[in-house]
Amino acid sequence: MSRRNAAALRVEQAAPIFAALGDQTRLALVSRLGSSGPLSITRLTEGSNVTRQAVTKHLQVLAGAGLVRDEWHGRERLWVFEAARLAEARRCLDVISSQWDDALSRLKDFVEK
Amino acid sequence: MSRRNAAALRVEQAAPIFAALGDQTRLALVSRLGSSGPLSITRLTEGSNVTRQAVTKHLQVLAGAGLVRDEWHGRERLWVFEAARLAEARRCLDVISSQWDDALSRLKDFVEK
DNA sequence: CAAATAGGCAACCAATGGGTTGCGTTTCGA
DNA sequence: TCGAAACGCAACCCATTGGTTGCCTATTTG
Repeated sequence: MSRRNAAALRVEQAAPIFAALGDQTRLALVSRLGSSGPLSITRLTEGSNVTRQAVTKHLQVLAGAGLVRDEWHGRERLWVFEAARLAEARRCLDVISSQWDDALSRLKDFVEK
Repeated sequence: MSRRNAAALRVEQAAPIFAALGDQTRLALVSRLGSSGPLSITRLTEGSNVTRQAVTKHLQVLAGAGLVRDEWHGRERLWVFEAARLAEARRCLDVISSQWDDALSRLKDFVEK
């Protein structure tokens, strides 16, 4: 397999992460969990203008993408932000950006010659 | 408005960008445009296992998110990667990450005292 | 122990999304 | 000039998604 295709494959792996982040409510949840630390569902529902059930569903989507993790404490279920997973998404964007920079410098070389 | 909510609002602005990136086919298109430079629809359709029309739709979604731009040259329509827009998404992830780092150090301080 | 709190499960609904096929329009080039 | 190439528009289809409501379970706590 060519180098390009290998890189492309790795990049495409990140699609589910972006899909999970690609909803305003979910992105807000992630941001909130990231800045406030672990929170329960009811706490997260306050300040969100949707039902608790909707929040639950969103959290499950985020968990499916590996962006959050849950921890039970008695009757409370705390949701914890997973920084490592977000870092993967960052790396993906970095790869695309640097590919672009390379393409630009190749073009520059080409024009100069 | 509190500082937290202001940051949260800015973060949520990025949701449409992530939504656009949150599809394997589209992410591949972005990556390809980023590494190979501007390409036409038919060129992009080759190597993608969907119809030209499907590719067109995906490109329109990407354009709607500001991640690509189109340029007509005769009967050909070239699609160009928009690095600036991707940079916004990167900044968004950086914000969340640094918020998390802050939260961790606050927790550390708290435990030490 | 009983009430209140935190949450799960399931059914249901309307809207969106990803994909296709069919056909029309513009532009290029032999 | 006329056929082929590149693309647009529109209709259609089915699966997914975001959201709700209703009801049930488990754990606190007064």
